[in-house]
Amino acid sequence: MEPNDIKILLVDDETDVLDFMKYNLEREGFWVQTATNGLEAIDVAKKLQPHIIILDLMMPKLDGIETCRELRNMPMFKSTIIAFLTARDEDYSQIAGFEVGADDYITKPIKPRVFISRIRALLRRLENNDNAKIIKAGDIEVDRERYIVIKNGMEISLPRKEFELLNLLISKPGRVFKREEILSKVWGNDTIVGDRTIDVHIRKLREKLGDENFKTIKGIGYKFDA
Amino acid sequence: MEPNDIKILLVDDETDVLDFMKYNLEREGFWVQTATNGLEAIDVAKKLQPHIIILDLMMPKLDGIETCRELRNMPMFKSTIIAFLTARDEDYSQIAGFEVGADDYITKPIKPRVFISRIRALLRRLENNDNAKIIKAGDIEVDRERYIVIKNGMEISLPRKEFELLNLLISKPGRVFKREEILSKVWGNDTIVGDRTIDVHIRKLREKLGDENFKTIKGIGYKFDA
DNA sequence: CTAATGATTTAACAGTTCGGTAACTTTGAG
DNA sequence: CTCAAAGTTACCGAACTGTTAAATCATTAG
Repeated sequence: MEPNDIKILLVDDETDVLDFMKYNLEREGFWVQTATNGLEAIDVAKKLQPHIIILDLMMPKLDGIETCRELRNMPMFKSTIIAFLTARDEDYSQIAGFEVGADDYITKPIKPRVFISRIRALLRRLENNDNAKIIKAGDIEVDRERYIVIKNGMEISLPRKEFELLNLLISKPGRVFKREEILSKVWGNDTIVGDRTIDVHIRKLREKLGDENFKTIKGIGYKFDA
Repeated sequence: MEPNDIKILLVDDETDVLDFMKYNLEREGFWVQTATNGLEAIDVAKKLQPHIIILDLMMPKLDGIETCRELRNMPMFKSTIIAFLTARDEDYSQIAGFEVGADDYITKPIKPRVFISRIRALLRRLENNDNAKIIKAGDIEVDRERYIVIKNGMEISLPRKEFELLNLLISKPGRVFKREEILSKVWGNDTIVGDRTIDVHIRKLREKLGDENFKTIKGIGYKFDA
């Protein structure tokens, strides 16, 4: 999962802390939203469906512990990663923090590098969860984790190169991939193969998954269309 | 799991810190062993098979990071909880810490109540992992605690490596495990074994538990399917 | 400590599938 | 209409996996 796809919700009543964190996370390519109290946080969270929520402990309206408890009560946030921000000397609050379902807590003040590193550690935990890597387009479904393709409910297993080629094309339906690009992404930059190799593989995909989905752009390359 | 059943290994070169932690943990009923450097820690860990290992970062012989890395390389400690002890101002080390597979870090100095609470939080994580002591998939049941497999009500006992391989594959039915991944998770990152080793073990599993459950994805790896 | 037993790995070979090419045909953009 | 680009097909060598037996390693009972 690329930083680009990751949504993070920061919640703190001190806007300078928010700005500091936001700046650092955005520089890494994360998509960041903020809220300044618990109630607002819950609102935003429902809309944004963030992957990670960072909650300050001390906040007006609804404190971090309570906010966390509320979030955890919604099935929607059952597996969202929630971490607490805490000042160094209020560490007794950690006790309640873990009990309420927090995944981690982060001590303020924190250096940017450490902060980012912590976020990445949390992210790794998220990725370990079963975020099934399944792509659907039209009546075709590609399951990268199981290495199978499903068409009309039928399981089709493809050889490696065919699977990788399909996987590339279907990753952006409608977008045209230049022959050159296909070669470098599926075959690798260094391998040298003949002119007809791609064609042959495309043909096999057409054979197995239906002609209509694979369109040729003569002189350029191929695209997958639903 | 009662405190009484929990084995904790504390590793620090300052004996007064060790004593402090040991005293507090034992008062709660944990079974505590100590070591004063990384090498000793690995030795003791192998014998004790602790549930939790607390490593100081700064140590003679082998520092915390390295010790952790070594431990994580042994399949035996794959799911052991490892936490780092760190002084407040050396927090840059957290970066390496998480990357090397640490589950948490604890800042020194720490109050007894907070310390115990952290340990309990870690423990909760352990119980969650271990809770799935019995995994069922299709007509096969794996009892991780007793090292036993049940198929159609029949108890089948597998040798260790076969069991671990099955255990890995069945932990996510349907998901494909790359050969590389299988090697690192069952055999450990450093061990070097021949090409056919995995195949042979797969064959034995097929022999004992039925061909149909173990599918080969050529060029990639294997998966368990119910 | 030793032998015996069983587990694990290696080695060698067989079998299969995959991937790539060659040679030829067809297509479609200009 | 032309002809470079793409489609098609059959085929062969390479890459992988399966299978077996034998060698090595580890563990345990005696």
